[in-house]
This record gives sequence, C-alpha cells and structure tokens, in this order.
Amino acid sequence: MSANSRLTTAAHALAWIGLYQRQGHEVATSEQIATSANTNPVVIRRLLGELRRAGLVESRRGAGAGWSLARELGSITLLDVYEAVEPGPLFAMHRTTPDQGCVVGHGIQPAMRGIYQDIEETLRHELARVTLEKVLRDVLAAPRQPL
Amino acid sequence: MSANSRLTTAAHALAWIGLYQRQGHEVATSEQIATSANTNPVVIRRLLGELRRAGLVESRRGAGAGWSLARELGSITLLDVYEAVEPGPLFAMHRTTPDQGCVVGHGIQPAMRGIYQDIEETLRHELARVTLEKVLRDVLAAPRQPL
DNA sequence: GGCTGTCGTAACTGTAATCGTTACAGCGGA
DNA sequence: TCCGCTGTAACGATTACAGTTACGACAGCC
Repeated sequence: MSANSRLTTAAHALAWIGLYQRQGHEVATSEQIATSANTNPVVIRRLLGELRRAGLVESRRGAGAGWSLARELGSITLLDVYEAVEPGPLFAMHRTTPDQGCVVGHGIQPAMRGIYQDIEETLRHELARVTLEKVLRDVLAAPRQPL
Repeated sequence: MSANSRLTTAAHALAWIGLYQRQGHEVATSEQIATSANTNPVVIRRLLGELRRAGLVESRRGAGAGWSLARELGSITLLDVYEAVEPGPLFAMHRTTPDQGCVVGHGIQPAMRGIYQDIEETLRHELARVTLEKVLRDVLAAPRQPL
C-alpha cells in the first residue's frame, strides 16, 4: 500500500504541542515542531491547518504567534486525527466502472462497498480507542538512548 | 488516502473465475476477466501472478491455457488476497527519522509502531472473516438492472 | 507608525505507486 | 507447424504526497 505518514506526523505534532504546553509554554511554532519531526515547517503548518479545521488546535497570528491545543490530549483520539487528515476511504473501487452486462461486473461494487464499510467501521472503532494522551504516555515511556 | 483498487480487482477476478468454473468451464483467460473488470489483460495477469505466488490460483500455458482456482472460494479469505496483493503496512512512519535529541522525536516511532501493530492486527482479523464465497454470494445478490 | 516574527497559502519540483498500453518471447495442445 | 494464451519487460500517464521557495497578512511591541 502507498503508505501514508500523515497520521504519524499529525500525532507527532499534537504530542509535541501537548508536552510543550505542560512545560508551561503558551504556544508552539511550526518551526519548532518541524525541527522535532525533521521536516519542513510548511508541511507542519499544512497538517495543523487541517487539524484546526477539525477543531483540535488553534493558531495565533502576529507577534508571539503559534499553535496551541483546542482540546485536552485526553479527549482527542486517533480517529479525530485520522478523519481530519485522511480524506478518502481505505480501499477504492475500480477506476473504471466494470462491465454492467456481466453478472460479476454488475454486482461486485455493491458487494465490496458493503464489506469495506464494515471493515472501516471496525478500523474507526479501534482508532477511537487510542487517545493522544496515551500516545504521549507511550512516547515518554520509550527507553532512553544507551550511552 | 491514495486509494488502492488492487484488493477490489483481485477479489473481482477470483469471484469471476469461481463463478465461471461453477458453470462448468475449466479455465478462465485474462482477456475474459479484463473485459468484466473493464481493464487491460496485463493488469489482470499481473494481479493473478501474485495470487498464484500465494497459492490461491493456478495457471496453464500452451493451447487451451488460462487460470483456475487452486482452492475453494470458501477457503479463501480477503486476508489471503490482501496479503498477496498489498505489500506495505497500512500507516507509515516519517520519511526521515525524527530528531533523536528531542524527547518526542525519540519516542514517537516506537509508540506509533506499537499502536499501529494493534490496529493492523484487528484489520487482519476482520479481513479474515470474509471469504470469497461470501463475496460471490453478495455479488449475485445485487439487484438486477431495472429495465 | 514601523519593525519583527509567525501564520496562511500558492506554486513548483521530486519521488513513488499504480494503471494502462505495447511488445514479444515461451509454452503446449491440436 | 500453427495458434492462443501466459509471462514479463518497458514505457508513458496519472495521482498523491513531501519538500521547498516565496510572499502577503496579521498583531504585538518599540
């Protein structure tokens, strides 16, 4: 599968902002997050823009600008992030519509649509079980670098 | 998401072969399947080649050549097809390794890896619950075209 | 009011995956 | 020998995403 790092990077950004705020800071800049994620600030701003549209973060402009959480880490789930950041369905139908004169060609899309819907429902349920609070906890539980 | 139609087309091909064999035919050709799926025979041959490597179908060459099922539709699950046809994991890590000097950058990948593994395990479990027999049944249950 | 730092966004490039297509060698029964 | 189909390489088109540069917009601060 064309693996997608958007969910990973978005979770990274949220965890970073959350930890930074717990250390007493008001806002985090896209530059700081980009340094941690080893990428470009614009990539972070684009992702956080989608998270803002979903109501997960807020941004300030002007001097002393930056990003802050709009909700507690404990109330944000990976499903919230997934829906904010991943547009399409997990599995796609054919690019061109199959031969409607063929029994299989006619029935395959309704059949697969129903099956895929069930599977995605389960996926969403699993994603909804993981909060960003847990993500940050797991992050901090990672073993230190051996010296 | 960059939606992938490989699983859909592979299931289509298997259902088509299965139904064709139940109608008394020995083998199906990539040309026939491609006509039903409204695509190119080479695309079908490539997909079926991967399914053959996974032991799901067999192919004959020479005159009267074509494809046949290596196992009953009832014993093939969408998980078998998924594993044969989709290479990578569902969610990817960062393209470049995050800043290991940052607490979040250091811990994010182990944390997400663990979470993703759990989720993919659930996905596989769901895929394993659907047999190609059920897919074909759903295909045939699709309502006829209204005249 | 101007300065400054950051957001917000457009535009473009590079890279990778997939699909579609053409071409052709290989196989094996008739 | 002939013929139909497999097997596979090669190439172009399309799409998605990451990365980058550039620049306007905003708002606190001097």
